[in-house]
Amino acid sequence: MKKVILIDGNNILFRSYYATAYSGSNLKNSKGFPTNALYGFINMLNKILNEEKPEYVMIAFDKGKTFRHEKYPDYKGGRGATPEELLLQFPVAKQLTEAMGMTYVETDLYEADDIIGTYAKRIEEDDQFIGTIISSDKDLLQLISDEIDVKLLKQVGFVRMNVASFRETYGVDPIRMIDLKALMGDSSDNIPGVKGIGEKTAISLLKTYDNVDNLYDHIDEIKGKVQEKLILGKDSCYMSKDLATIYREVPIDTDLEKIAYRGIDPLKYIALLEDLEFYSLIKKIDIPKDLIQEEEKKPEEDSLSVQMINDKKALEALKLDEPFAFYLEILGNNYHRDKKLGFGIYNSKVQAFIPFSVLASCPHFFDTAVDKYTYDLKKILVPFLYANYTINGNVFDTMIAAYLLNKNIKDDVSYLANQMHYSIPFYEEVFGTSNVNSRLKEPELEVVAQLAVQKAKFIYETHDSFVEELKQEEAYPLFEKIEMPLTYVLADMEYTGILVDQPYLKTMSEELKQQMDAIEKEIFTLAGSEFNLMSPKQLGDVLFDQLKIPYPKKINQGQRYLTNKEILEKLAPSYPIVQKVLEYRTVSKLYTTYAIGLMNEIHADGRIHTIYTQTLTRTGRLSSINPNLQNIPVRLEYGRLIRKAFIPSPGCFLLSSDYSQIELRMFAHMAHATNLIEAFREGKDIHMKTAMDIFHVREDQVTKDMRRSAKAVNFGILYGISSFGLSEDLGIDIASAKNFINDYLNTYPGIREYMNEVIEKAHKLGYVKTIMNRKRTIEELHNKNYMIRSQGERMALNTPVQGSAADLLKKAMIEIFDAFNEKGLKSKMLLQVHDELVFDVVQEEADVVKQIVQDIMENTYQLDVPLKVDIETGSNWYEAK
DNA sequence: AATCTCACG
DNA sequence: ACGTACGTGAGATTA
Repeated sequence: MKKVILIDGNNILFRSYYATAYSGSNLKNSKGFPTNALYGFINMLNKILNEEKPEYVMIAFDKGKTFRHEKYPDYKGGRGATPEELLLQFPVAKQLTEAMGMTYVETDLYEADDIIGTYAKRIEEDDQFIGTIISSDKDLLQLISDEIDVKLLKQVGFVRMNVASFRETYGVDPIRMIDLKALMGDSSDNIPGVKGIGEKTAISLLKTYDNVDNLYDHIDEIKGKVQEKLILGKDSCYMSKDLATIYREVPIDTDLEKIAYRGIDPLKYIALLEDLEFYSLIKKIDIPKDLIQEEEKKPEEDSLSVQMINDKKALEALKLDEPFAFYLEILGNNYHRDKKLGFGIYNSKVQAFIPFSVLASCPHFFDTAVDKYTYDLKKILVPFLYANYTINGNVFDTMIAAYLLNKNIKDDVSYLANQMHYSIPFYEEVFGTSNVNSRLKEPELEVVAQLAVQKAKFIYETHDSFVEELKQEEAYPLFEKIEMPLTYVLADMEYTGILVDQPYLKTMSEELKQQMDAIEKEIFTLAGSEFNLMSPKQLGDVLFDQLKIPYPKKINQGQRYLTNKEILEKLAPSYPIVQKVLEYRTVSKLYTTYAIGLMNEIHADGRIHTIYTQTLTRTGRLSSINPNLQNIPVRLEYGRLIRKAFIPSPGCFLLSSDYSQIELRMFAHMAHATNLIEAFREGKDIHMKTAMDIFHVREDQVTKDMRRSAKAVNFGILYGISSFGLSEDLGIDIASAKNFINDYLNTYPGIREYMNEVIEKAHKLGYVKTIMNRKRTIEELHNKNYMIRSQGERMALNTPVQGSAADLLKKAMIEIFDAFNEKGLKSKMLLQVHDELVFDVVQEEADVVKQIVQDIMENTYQLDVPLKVDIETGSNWYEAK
């Protein structure tokens, strides 16, 4: 039997378009041609080829108007016009299918569905073939037969439907899909069906009468309202049936040999991918050996003549007396420990490479007043602190500029450069990837030099345009006064690191391990079998299949059981084993991620040196990696004990200062919410005050529950509240949640108007801004999918709040850093956790540090509400919190 | 490499 | 009728 794959090309392309529109990435190539749908389209086709290994493939496309439109002008009127950006991608998609060795079919007057139906019929008539249809459109399920199955694409994965599984799901034969639609309609295709008949009724009717004709023949057997509706909707029913029926006699040549899969045409395929700038996909192609030579001569950047600086003499002879770009190449992504290779230097006069170690002979080489440009300055500053090299003059960081301009950036400069007409090899191409099996490879120094200088050249040549764009966007002050100075602060914090009590972590990890073993044993006894507790799949099987614990949520078709906290907590009171699983999860999280995880990150100096990512979040917050020190447990006492491992340097104590309710204060300020501002000015417990206001009670009448609800609403406001979200959070029904929100908005006038304004403006402009003019573009706002658009609106509401708070904290950090330096203090800022700063404070400096920190944090930026900072101290982070 | 789960603000 | 809170990172399993 030969296998034929029939693909709904329109469907795949549509899905890909909306899938990437969701991620907010507005993929275009450097010429501005949209490519987002094509990226997903290619991946999907490759996946299909891999999974199905077909001998024959046909991809069907729609072509303009169809006979259905002529017969029923309203058909598919429910769908909006296809976006221009997607339309443009169709012709390329067709070229791609050919280049990939597949055949596409389209014809006037008929839809992709009909073409597929016609081919399916052809396959059924010939017992040498079997077929699989691929689409996410359930309409096609009517084509299922003994010879044809359907791979129904889902948001995640797929479900394969054949005659048996269709019957199991719907209780009727696949061909009855048509009758089903005739009765229940399909809003997405504008098929009316019979008014008042839904899925349930339709299925039960068909179970008795099999099809619509037979149903109307026995119409007098049916009782009551349903009969009435059926009689009234008879015409609509038959029209719907007509609309829902896929036409299987399309006049096209269905010779299957003509759709034989031919394998890719590498040259054509690569040419198309290069045009689209899908370089990552090019790398994945298995190219026959004899073609590799051809492929190698892709347009690389001309090789530069690089001067190699090998010793002190050569370095001293190198004159950098006008602005230059420099880029430090490191073997790995952790500049604390990985090998620093050297600097590529570029300006109109110099193209040179300085090995990092050569700089030791002249540690102040960069200590000049000349302007310097680089990409990822912090990656230079931190190694300089370790090596005692110095640097001076204005430094421009292209990575930060690109970040503020909402460019698509990565660690690797090449990623940005290749989007801007440059062609510089990706980091991976030169150094490989590091994982458990393989380490990075260190190429010849000449290769590194060539690469680093090319990067420097890119940085040099694009500097002016980045400056100009920053100014145009009015983001230059944010760049110059906040982000660039902050880089130096962060570098210092990372270099300083925080001291960790390793023996404490060791003891803790041993205790945790013992507990894990004990709990695991108990669980195995309760379960009556042994399995991998960390596998959600196996756990789900054991709990819900073997032990037959009723699954508390409806299970998504084709998906497996979720075993997350929310679900397990529902079951824990009734099932001791579930309780134990939850305990195991808690303990093992502490063990692996924190106790063991943190121990592995302790450097030779006994300290942990995290890396703050300054250019990652969409809101302007920092993030922390290797390890993440912004998610150390605190909410539960048990996990909080981890914080005892973070200790001060000798002669010091830890000081933690955190803002109280900074985001809510920021919101009150931005929304000009007078009552809320007043509440903050009174300085009371804000959630308590909110509870008093929305429930109209005195302070002594506020119950725990009332305060909890008020707190949830306050948080909800920050996230772009929805009644559903609030109801989930509070465990109440949506109607009550809606009431809460209404009461809240009535209590604090101005907020409703503010939120509407923000959303309206965001829609108009496509972006939102923070108090310091940080801009976030939100593609989702223009999405026609309600869910995605709403998500965009919530981002639009949340980002100014979260982002402005982040701006403010950054400003405070810079001022504190400067104040410490100015006063010559030895105390150090160590950590930033979004609204909290942690310091290593020298005993003698206790008072002055406390005062500086509090004063700066509370006054760095004037809001209409006071800012409040809580300061605590201790001999570890547990105590200082 | 993607998914699930869970830690934080 | 949709199927949702905003922003992160890490570890283990699965594929």
